Amino acid sequence: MFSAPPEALLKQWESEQDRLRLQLIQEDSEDWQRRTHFLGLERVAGVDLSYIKGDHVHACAQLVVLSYPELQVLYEDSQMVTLTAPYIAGFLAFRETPFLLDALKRLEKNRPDLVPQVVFVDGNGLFHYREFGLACHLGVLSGLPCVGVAKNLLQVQGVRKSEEHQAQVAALTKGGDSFPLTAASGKVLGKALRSSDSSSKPVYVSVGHKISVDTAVRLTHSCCRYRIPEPIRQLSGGISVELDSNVGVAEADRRSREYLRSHLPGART
DNA sequence: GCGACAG
DNA sequence: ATCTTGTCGC
Repeated sequence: MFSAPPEALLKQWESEQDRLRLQLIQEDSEDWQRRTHFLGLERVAGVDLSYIKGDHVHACAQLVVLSYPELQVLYEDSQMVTLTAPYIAGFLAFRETPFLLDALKRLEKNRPDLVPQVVFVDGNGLFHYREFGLACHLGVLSGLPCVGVAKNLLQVQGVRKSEEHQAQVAALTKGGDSFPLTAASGKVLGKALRSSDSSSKPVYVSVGHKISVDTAVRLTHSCCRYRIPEPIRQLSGGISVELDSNVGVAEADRRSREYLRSHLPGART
């Protein structure tokens, strides 16, 4: 298990997000993004970490690359990993990014011809407490265009599940319909998208990196056969790996302490 | 006590 | 995230 991170570490994480945000590109930067039918787009990827029921120590980092627009699987990678950070709302990237980057590096090394032109991330991008969610974090560190797709509405920066919001959701009548998620500041942090005709519950799309909100929404819709975009849905299979429960608590505890120590010079654990 | 809480 | 079966509707 992980103990609650010291306040100092959260502050450090916040400044890390502030620092990386300076490199964020919230506009379309690729030619295919501006073309009709995204002509020139041939490979889209999805990444995710799936967790195991009673195991708070291990997870499976997955990466899948699909052809576009066919959405056929071209590449799959699953790797069991040992977690180093706990889940803290607003800091998901510090838990998942290292392993997702590793997966992208393996792809680059083994199949450079299959490196994706855009990556769908299971989580938010700009739609975040400090406008720098997992999709932004992975985007900046990888340099790849990224789109954040969350299954649940995060109530941040004035965005609420109000009557008004419920009404807007009800007004999404067909696949592709969307409405903006606007912060108190007036900035559009993302959009709620009805991803297919047959799913009434929207998904929440936001800019990760090197793509505009509108393009992210159009692209997401074009990758949806069901509610969840295929690149992410393809990862759902989960893991069929059984682990010895003996690798255990002691080792996990050691690792987490080591992690906190290395990130907090001088701190006692 | 109650509601929030990406994964 | 994950634990889990059935059930209602097209």
